[in-house]
Amino acid sequence: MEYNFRDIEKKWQAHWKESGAYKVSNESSKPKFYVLDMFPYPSGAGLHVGHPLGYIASDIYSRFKRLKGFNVLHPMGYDAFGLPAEQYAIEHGVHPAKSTAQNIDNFRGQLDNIGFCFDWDREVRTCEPGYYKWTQWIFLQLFNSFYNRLTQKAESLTLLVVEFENNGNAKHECPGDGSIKFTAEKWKAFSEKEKQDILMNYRLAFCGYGEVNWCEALGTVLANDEVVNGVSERGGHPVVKKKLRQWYLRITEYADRLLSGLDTIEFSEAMKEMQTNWIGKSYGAEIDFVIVSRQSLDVNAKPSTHNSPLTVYTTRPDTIFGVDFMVVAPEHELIEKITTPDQKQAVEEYITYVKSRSDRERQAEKKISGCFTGAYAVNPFNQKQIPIWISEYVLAGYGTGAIMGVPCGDERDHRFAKHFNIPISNIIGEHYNGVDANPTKDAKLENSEFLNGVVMRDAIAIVNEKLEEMGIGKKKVNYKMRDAAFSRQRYWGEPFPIVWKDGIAYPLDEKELPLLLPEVESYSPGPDGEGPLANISDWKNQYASLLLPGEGQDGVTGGVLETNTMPGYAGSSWYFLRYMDPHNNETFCDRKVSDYWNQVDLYIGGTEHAVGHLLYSRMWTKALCDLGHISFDEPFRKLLNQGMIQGSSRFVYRLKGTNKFVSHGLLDGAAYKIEDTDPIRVDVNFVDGVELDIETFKKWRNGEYAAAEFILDAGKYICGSEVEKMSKSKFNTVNPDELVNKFGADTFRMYEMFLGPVDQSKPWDTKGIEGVHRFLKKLWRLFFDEIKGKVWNEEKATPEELKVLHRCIKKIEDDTERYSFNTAVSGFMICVNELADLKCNKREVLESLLIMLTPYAPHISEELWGALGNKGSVLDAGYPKFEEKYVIESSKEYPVSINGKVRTNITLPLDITQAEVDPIVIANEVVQKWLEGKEPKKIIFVKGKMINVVI
RNA sequence: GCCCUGGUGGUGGAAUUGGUAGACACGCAGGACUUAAAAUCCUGUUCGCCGCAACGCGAGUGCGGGUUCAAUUCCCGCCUGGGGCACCA
Repeated sequence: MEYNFRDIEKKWQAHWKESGAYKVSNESSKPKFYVLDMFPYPSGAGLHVGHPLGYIASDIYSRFKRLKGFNVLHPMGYDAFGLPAEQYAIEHGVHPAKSTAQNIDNFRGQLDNIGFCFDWDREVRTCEPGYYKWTQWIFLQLFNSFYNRLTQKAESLTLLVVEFENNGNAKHECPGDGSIKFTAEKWKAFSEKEKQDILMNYRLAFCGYGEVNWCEALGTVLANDEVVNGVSERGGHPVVKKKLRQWYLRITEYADRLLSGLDTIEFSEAMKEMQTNWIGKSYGAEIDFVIVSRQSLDVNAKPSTHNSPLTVYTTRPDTIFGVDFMVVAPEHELIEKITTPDQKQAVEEYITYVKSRSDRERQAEKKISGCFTGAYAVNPFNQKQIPIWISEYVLAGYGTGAIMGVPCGDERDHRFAKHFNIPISNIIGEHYNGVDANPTKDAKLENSEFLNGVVMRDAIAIVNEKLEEMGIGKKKVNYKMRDAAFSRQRYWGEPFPIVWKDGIAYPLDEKELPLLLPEVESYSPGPDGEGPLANISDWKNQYASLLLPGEGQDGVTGGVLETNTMPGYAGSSWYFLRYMDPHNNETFCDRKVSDYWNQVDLYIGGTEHAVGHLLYSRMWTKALCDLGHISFDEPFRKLLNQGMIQGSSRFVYRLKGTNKFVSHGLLDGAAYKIEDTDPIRVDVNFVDGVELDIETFKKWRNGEYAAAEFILDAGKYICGSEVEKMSKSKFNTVNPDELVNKFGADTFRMYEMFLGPVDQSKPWDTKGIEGVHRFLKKLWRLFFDEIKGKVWNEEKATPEELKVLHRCIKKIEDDTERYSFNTAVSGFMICVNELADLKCNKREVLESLLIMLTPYAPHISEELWGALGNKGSVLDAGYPKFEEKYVIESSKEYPVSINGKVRTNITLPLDITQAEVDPIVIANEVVQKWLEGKEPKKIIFVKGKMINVVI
């Protein structure tokens, strides 16, 4: 009887499906445990071997917890709205709903092959009306709420309106525009439109204006991904930034709670650091500078003083006397007013240049660029005139969009000053060497008038106080994080349940949800940068006769639907809640059910979501909690980041202008140079290691290379290789289906784990999979012999065998618990190797081994479990209990080092003391040899570890 | 540019992070079984030196310094691969 994995896996997968083995109930006497994967976007390319890495890890952990007696929720679904499906539709005319459904079917088939224990009855798809109804509903909750800074939580907007009617907004500073101030009387006097405009500045989901990548030729807004080197990926048309009306989520109001919440959850320190840096809380000051500039071409004309000051944000007000220039963002609204006539043209040209550049390009640019406006800011303390420049490295979205340049203390400012020959003032004496800026806070200030001699750190408060006295500055907490853009001018996303009438956004009534996405004829954009929905007048006017709520009126009609759609992260911000109660039509998730399942106990996914999805879903959870819909305000108790499986691409090298391919090893410059060749990627699936299968290559791509000639190295063609992202276009993807078919799901699962630590990125290499497959065959032979058949027996286990078993129990349990799945697989191998060496085929030992193996290789475990005569499923067999008594040793072989280098070993009893050790060590022959008759300076004895003799 | 992260034999990795560097696999080499192959089993395998071998010696965890009885692990400075940077998901 041999290990026939194909039949075994098919049989048990069908059986588990039929018996509902993975169905999870919302009611159980067992403790709950919620294991979640980041759900996939169902792309047309299907799964490659990188996708299942996290799913296998979570599957193992779920099964492990189940064996340990938990009621485990382990669901799966699809993040199904998004740009790629829409692009596919534009190119092929296939409706996104259709291509998405096909892709999902394909994914599902691939996932099923691997034998996951998902409860598929709970599947969610974010693009289905039954799901996005509740995405829209949650949007309305955010729309109808504001963040009460006094109570530090989201509250209903109706409470705010009552407050305005009684007290105006004195207690509630307007987060959208701090300059909005009004009394109760004024509030009551406002028109409906004025009131609504003010309320929009408070809403957690609000409408405003923001910059997008605008492609005039395509008449559409482009995602960053669709812009390559400043032009559109499709067609290569120019792309500029343009302001459009956009929806936003006021995530900045949650900045502090998103920071403090990190203390309550188990994310890696790196992840917490990334989120902290993204939020970017800083303490500084805003300082107003008077601006003077000459508004005439006549060089002798008197400069005029401007009404509006230049407001800069700085974290270092202490360096105020070191300011040698100001830099404002090219988008800054003052530029137009302050630029002098002689600088006008240069400034305009520079702004045009910047318009074509993305924020990223602007920050990454090594070349320093900028333009002088001709205007000056006046230092309030010594009246020094400071030139005002514009430069792309200052972004409009952060702080006030203007900074003060202190070259001696800031590296970027320093480079800027050097580049434009701006004289550098030194305010830190010997701490500045004239070559590099020094960002210290510990130097004593010089050339700083009333601050001379004061340590910079202490000067900050002094300057702030003075500025406040003078009424030209105030302390300010700033965040790098901006409010989250929440609308897309696209088709394939959730429609907003919002009706516009006379510039007022009216929310649809809940009973109108879901607001269905209509069928469209074409996916091309609507007019003026609107999305495709703007072209469907029937759809957008469907509520034209609906009575909209109007203050003190009978209501208004004639509203037009919002034609933007929501972004991809809308549906993924709350999906973990829907899994709990996926079929509920009354609410997004029954409160009793969410109280039971509560937080996700283990969330597994890649770091690429560090600052997107993981911040948004944290915010949504906090808002839902504040509004009383759920009882917890952090969604994920523990996050495990899986590493990325990279592709290892293979290259062949064709001599330029020929059809000759040179083996990689020969490109050392002796006969051939790599520069004389065109490197061409070849499909990794016909390269064995680095050796090319020439015959297959010749047949590849319909015989494109059929006539190729090869210059071989020792009879072989050796390919070059490079590690990069796994992608179809790079011919480096490996499909799990083929591996599962060849080796079985159990082998595949264990091999993915064996590859290395789950949280580490690594290139895929199929080569080692044989070793894991051999291991499973070896395990099988502990039960069945090809010739003899059954070999397992009922004999009693020896102490030695029990030692092997219990060492394994401890190892597997510890390793699984700490997500060290690769070492656990090695632990299984060691155990099976040892049992084989001991010729142990005893049921008593093997049975426990099978239970431990179940999370990793469920099919073979279930099969052998049955073969041992067990009635029930191994899925619910109790986890074996580790017993210390079987593994206790009485002595240990200590390594003995001389000056830190191991020279010999001595076996000593475990309970020995240092005093007893010393003479034994000194008496040792090898130690004697190294001592050469001298006394050791010191003998270090670390109990249970090692001995070191210092000579 | 900014933020995060990794670098250990021919290869993936181990050492649960101050305490025997290279577990477990892959690959490779040699051998057993076989008419043969597959499968399986056994032996060896960090590098260098001496040697028939055992033993022994030296070097060694990206590079250069440092702390320590002891450093893959801690500190400082470099080099380099990967991920993210706000409309891919």
